[in-house]
Amino acid sequence: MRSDSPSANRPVFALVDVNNFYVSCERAFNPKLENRPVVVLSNNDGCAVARSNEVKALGIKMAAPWFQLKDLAKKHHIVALSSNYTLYGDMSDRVMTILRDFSPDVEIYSIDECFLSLNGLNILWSSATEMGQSMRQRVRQWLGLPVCVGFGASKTLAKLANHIAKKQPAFNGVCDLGSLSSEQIDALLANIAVREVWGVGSRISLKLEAAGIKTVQALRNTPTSWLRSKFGVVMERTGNELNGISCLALEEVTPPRKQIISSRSFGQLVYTLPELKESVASYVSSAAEKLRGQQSTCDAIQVFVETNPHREQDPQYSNSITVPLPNASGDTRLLIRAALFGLERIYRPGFAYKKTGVMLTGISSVVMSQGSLFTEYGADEKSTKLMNAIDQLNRRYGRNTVSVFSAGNRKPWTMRRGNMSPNYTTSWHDVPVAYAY
DNA sequence: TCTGGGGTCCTAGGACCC
DNA sequence: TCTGGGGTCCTAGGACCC
Repeated sequence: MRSDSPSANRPVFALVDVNNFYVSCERAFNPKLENRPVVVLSNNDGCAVARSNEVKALGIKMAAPWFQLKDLAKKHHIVALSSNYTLYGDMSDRVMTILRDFSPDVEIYSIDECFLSLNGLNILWSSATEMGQSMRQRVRQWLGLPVCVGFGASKTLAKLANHIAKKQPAFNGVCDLGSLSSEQIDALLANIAVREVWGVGSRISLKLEAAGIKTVQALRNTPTSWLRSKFGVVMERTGNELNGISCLALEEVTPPRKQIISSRSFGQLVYTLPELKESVASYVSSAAEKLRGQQSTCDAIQVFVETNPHREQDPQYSNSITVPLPNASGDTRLLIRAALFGLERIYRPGFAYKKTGVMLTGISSVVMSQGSLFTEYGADEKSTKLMNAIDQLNRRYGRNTVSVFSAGNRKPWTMRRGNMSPNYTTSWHDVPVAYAY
C-alpha cells in the first residue's frame, strides 16, 4: 500500500513540539531575551543544550562545549543561561494540559513534545491545519511559548510534518501532510535529508547514503524487505511508517522505567575515594526516590567511574560493577551500602575522575498478590527441582521474592544459581513456598 | 582550565536445560 | 552411555531518541 490511497493519507496523529524549549521557557519569563541569541547550558555550564534560532544560525551545534564558543559568544553577544529544570518541568505540564483540551488521547513523548491521536475528533475543525493553528495560538497566548504542529498518517510522518512546519516558513508552523497532493509530498520529501527521519541516526544515515539513499523520498521508495535485511526490524518499520502504514501506536500511559540512572560529571576533577563516595551516595538517593515513586523495587545496582576521555594526556580508567541485592528492594540505605561496596572495588587511586553514577536494574513492580506453593523433594533432587518450583511460582504470581524453609530447622535459607550470571540471584523472604528435606 | 544526562529497543552469542 | 536439537535466559554492544 502506498500513500496514494486516500485512507493512507488521512492524518491520524499530530505531533506538537515546543520550539527551542528551554530557551523559550526562559524567554517567557524574561522578554528581554526575545530576538537575542540565547543558549541554555547543561550542568556545570558545560555544553549548550538548547539554542535559540539566532544561535542555530551561527552554526552552533547541539551539545557544543561552551568553552569553545566563548569567542563567538562575545562577538555576537550571546546570552548564556544555566539550566533550570524545575521551571522547564512545570512549563511542560502546562503545555500538556492545554493540549489535552484538543484530544483526550495524548502521549507525552518527551519534556517538550507530545503525540495526539485525532481519532475523528478533527471533525470539530474544518481542517487539521485549522486545529493546529488553534493549538499554536492557545499555547502562545496562555504560556508565551511557540509550538509547531505536524499531522500525518503515522507517528513517523507526523514527526516529519512537524519538521517541515518548523523549517519552512510558508507553512506558518503547521503542516498537514494529508492536505497535500502526492506530487507536493514527493517534491517536499525529495528535498529533506534522510538523516531527518525519526529513527535514522548518524550511523544508519551514512550507510543509507553510501547505498545512494540520500533523501526521505528515496528512503520511502526503498523496498522494506531490503531495509529489514540490511538494518533489522526497526528500519523496516520506519519504511512502512513513511508510507503511511502506521506501526507505532499511541502510548498514553507511561510504563514504569526499566532502568533508572543517576549520574553527573564533576565540575572539577576528583581524586579520592571519599569524594566519589559522597557523590555516589547522593546519586543513589535520587535514583531510589524515583524507583519508589513508580512503586518499584530493583534487584541490583550498577556503579561506574570514568576519567576524562577528552584529556588524552592523562592516564585513562573506566570501570563498572553490578552489585546484586540479597532481596529486591527500594531502600535508600541498603542501596547506598551496595553501591559503596561496589565503588570500593572499582576505585583505583592515582586517576583523575570526571564522572560517576549509578544505575538501578532488575526493576519490577511491587506486586500485592500473595502466593505460596508447597513442594517436597529429596535432598539429592532439591537443587534443580526447587529452582523449577520457584521459577514456576515467580511466573504464576509475578513475585521476585519468595522464602524457602527447610523442614529440618525451619530456618529460611537462600540459594544462588551457581552458573547463572552473578546478577541473577534469587532470594527469599516473606512467603514460605517450598519444603526441602 | 572548561566537553550533558537521561532513556529505549534489538541482536548476537554463550550457557544452560530438557 | 552417547549425541544432539530446540528453547530460554542472560549479557554486552550497538543503534536510536530527546
